[in-house]
Amino acid sequence: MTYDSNSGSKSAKPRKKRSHSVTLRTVADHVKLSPATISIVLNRSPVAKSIPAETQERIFKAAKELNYRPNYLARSLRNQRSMSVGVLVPEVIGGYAVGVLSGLEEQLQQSEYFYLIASHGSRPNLLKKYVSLLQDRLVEGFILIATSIEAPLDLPTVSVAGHKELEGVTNVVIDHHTAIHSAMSHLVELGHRDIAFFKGHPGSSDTEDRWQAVQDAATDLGIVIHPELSPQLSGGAGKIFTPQQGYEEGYAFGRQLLDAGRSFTALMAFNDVSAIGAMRAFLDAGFNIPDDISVIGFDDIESAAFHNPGLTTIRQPLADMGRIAGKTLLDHLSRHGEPKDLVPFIHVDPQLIVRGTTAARRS
Amino acid sequence: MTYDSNSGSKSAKPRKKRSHSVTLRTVADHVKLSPATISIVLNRSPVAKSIPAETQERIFKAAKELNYRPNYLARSLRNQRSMSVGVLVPEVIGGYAVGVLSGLEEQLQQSEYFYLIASHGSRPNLLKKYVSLLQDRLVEGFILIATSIEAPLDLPTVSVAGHKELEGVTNVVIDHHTAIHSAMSHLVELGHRDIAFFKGHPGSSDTEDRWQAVQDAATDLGIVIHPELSPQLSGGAGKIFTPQQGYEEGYAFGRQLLDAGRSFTALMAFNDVSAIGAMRAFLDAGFNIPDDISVIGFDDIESAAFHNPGLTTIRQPLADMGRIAGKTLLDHLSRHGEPKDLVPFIHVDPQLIVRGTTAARRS
DNA sequence: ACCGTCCGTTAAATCGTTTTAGCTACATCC
DNA sequence: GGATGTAGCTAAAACGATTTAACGGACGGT
Repeated sequence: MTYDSNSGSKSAKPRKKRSHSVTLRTVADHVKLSPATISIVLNRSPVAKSIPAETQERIFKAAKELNYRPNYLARSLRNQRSMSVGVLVPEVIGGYAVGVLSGLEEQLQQSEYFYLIASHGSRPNLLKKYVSLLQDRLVEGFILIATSIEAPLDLPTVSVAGHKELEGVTNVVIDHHTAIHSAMSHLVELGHRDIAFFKGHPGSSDTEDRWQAVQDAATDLGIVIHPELSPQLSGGAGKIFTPQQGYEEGYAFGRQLLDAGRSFTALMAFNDVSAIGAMRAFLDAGFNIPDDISVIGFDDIESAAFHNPGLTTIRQPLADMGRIAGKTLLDHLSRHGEPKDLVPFIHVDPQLIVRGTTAARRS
Repeated sequence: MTYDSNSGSKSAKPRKKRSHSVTLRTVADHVKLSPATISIVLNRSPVAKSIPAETQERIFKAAKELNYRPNYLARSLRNQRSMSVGVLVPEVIGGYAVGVLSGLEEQLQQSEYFYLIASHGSRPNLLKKYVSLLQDRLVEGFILIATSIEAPLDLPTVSVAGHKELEGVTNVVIDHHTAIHSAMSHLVELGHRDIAFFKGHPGSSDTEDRWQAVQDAATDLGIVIHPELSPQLSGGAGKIFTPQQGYEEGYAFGRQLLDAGRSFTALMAFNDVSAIGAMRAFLDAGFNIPDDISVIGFDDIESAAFHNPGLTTIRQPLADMGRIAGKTLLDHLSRHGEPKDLVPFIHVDPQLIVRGTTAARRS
């Protein structure tokens, strides 16, 4: 029995089902060249310029015919490039993170990169663990969504709605001042003077900036902020926090506002979810929205428009932010992860979406 | 214990920042053994039984001290195991897929596995491309979410809400008959006889089963289904379909029902999103919910409870389904991906959640 | 004294690429 | 004619782990 390599042997070959036993060597044998040459040609390495076009043709053809697909692991091992990025989110559930994810996803699809997600439930030790695990997987960079870290990771990092300015980390953030100012102007124009606020959770990356913006806008517009009308949401404080709980927290704090003993005609919530929860509390207490109380949310989550009445809110272009984050990271990686030349901030514009939950103050 | 081995050189070493230059060899040198031995011990290979406990101690200690972390790529290349699974979803956005994802995520966190997501926007060629790309990355199995394939992939596969029974694919599905029957009984008990339905999109994996269940329940309960009150949602037919569009489609079809010329007192929608859209249409047309028209959704998406009034719906335990899918796949993989001994179906129980959008038919 | 068996350990092959250094012919130049 | 160059290709060394076959020594049995 002769093994005349790739002879058109008559015997029915058992056509191996091995997903990918066709390696560089296979192709090499097929065209009677060495794996090195194949690799050089297929990768269009500069060295390939000294290889005649005709030979290159042969190689490309053979590769195609044999359906050669480079082994990802081998290649990555050799190149020390995993073609993956790590994404850290508080949780995969609902709202914010998912909006950003979808933009990110769209952006990465254009590239050769895949992403690995890990959700840390806002627990620092879990976060640390996942950073480490992802680094073990040799991710080339990180995208952080609503996740704050204390020290820069030693990989290129782009953070969406992260709150600290860290050496070598790009933050994609909305301009809270613009956002809040436009919303509060809207309320003031409608005649509201007694406005309640929900402050964000202590751990949330946007909380501080947003609250500062509220204070600035208030001074600017001549509005007085009453502490008893400005409760701070707890956000589960490091525990896993589902949107469901977010609604419920909004409800509880809405109820609390009614009991606060100081009247108000408008609420600016920290996010849509808490706004919707609070609205529910107001409705249950017999108030009419927007006639008795106007409500403004923040985020413009998918269902906001379909509430009854439609929620006036500040839209964060979440998907855009995801896209920008992805693009920024990929650009950086393709520029060969040069030093920490990442710009510290990228601002995106919020937009006030006026729907049915805001109306003129009743006399 | 002497430190002579790794040169107690006087010069201050520049302490390399190399993320992981500490390899098996490093550890081996440190304890003056060979990499082979280290590997055997660290992996608790059976061969290790002939290595004295004391030596093993030394090795473990050294590994810990040096903070040795096995190189994922090298290990995977050698073992031909990537410790990753591929997840295919129509899109990362909103509702269904994300609910399942969060359960899946939770399950995989327990394991050493990570997952790679690809969203195919219901386009068959994109789907094919991603299957192929993920296979190149040597994923060990697939999770499909609301994604139907024609032929079994040649990797263990668990499908959530996939519609076909395929050799070697486990389908995690809810029991549509139970679900629909309980919902329709609810309506019938409230006195409704003229019920409108939204049929799912042609491409959707649940559409057929669900519609069959509706027909069965109708016969069982003595209800007549009127074709003019049973439009089929389009679902974007292969284009990317956002929840936003889902609401709008619900609105349009709700409007259409009102114009159909046949009166009805209840609507059973295909999902919450279309239910909410339709409700909006009914409200806009001056109808009261639930007094004039009762509405039942399907899924129990996060915001369902917080609509006004709260949406009566059938809860799909999405997160559970994700968990189950993950567990099933991991179990299978750990059983060493034996032949196609995957069970074809796993049923999970739906639950009717009665809220404010259903009420007794008015006289 | 010889054979077989454990014990403790390791050399070396392997996984599939990429890359560097270099080899063979042949042409060119002084 | 010898030095130099170039075109076309390849051998071999990485990358870092796992695994198999085997080795030297001790020990027990006949």
